[in-house]
Amino acid sequence: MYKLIKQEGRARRGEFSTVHGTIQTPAFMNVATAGAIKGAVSALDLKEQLHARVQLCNTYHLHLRPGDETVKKLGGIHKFTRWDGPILTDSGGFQVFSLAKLRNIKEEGVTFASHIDGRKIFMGPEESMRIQSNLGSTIAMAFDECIENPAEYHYVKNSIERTTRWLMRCKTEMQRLNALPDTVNPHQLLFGINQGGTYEDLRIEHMRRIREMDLDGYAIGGLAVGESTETMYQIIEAVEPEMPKNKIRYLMGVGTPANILEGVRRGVDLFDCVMPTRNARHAHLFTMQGRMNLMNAKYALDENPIEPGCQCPTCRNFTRAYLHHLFKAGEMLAMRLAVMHNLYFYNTLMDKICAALDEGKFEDFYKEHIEAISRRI
RNA sequence: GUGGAUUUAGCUUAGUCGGUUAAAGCGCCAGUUUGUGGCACUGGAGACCAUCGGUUCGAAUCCGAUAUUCCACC
Repeated sequence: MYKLIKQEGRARRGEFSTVHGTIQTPAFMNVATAGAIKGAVSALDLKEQLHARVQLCNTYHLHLRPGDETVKKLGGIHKFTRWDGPILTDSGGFQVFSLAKLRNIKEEGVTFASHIDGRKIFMGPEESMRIQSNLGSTIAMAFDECIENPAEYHYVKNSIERTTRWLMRCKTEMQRLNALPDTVNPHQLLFGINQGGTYEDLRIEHMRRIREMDLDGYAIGGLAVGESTETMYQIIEAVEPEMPKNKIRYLMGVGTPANILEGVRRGVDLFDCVMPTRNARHAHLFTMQGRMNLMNAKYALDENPIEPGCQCPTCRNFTRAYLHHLFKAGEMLAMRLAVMHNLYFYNTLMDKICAALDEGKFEDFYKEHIEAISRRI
């Protein structure tokens, strides 16, 4: 249940309460696709050191390995990964998009080839809900089609109509599953996903359709898939007024620190992105002063921490020079230390945004940091 | 000492019958990464082709000498 605490312009400070705890929003969700943060970071690191509020796992990946039935037998995704806070599971809809070459979309669902062994997988709204129910996540995402960009108008129109029908099936199936006696999490929540490509009228039309279904939250999907950031911001601005004020809003897969500031400013409450983890694995670090590539030769003798003043476990203990060396040498520790810094950075960025909203100074915070935060240093 | 082989980018190598600006991997220097198909992708710099001489319109390529490293034999 979402509670709006304070508003500044369109930016919202809120609380989202779940059976696994209350999420202070705006919040960033830490991506643990297969039940683990890539880069050798555990749920305990997330909880004890990285200021994480929410973990995100993926339905498709966990369905293939170890299997959602297995996770259920082991007591659900919370017990399995040892993360006791809120967990959102992505529906597998995005994999339809990212595995586009191998897919076959029909009204019932999608057939596509496993990325592990190539075997044919079928997933539709009911399958996705059953898997997510077996995982026992806090929040399940609706099974949608993430449309490619660019896409023809008539294709997008047909697709969002199908996504709407799929959403109704998701809701029906989730209600049935939550009522079963052996359900892992009988209070599992369901978020709907807005689609419509880059067509504002289709975005608005679709949002109006799905808000009628009275879901637990609403996501904007299908953005940051190749369109310009300006286009992305325009779509958010067009859709946001159509989103219920008393429900949490989630911008899927976004984004850079600047994208997050811009998103909050446009009324978004929840974000997730692989960028802090993926970029960290390639020595790309984020700071309030800008982003840096630790592989660059200029850091070889630099005894500063990644970000002076940063209280993350990496910055409190190690120098840029040491991390530079670890990356050059291909040491696993380089990834772990870099991922920890980037996640700490993203999570504490959200802490700072929440604090600024609490004080009614978000706009000042935005103006102070929006330029520097995306600069290349 | 004799015979054979070797020498091309920092490293390991490719280079056809002599024919445009000598190619690749690694390394180096940068850039990219947005609901993750985990060590990725893109670009850049870098070579007097061991040296000297010869043949030829033209030589990394053919010939000679010298040097180099390795192998075998005495």
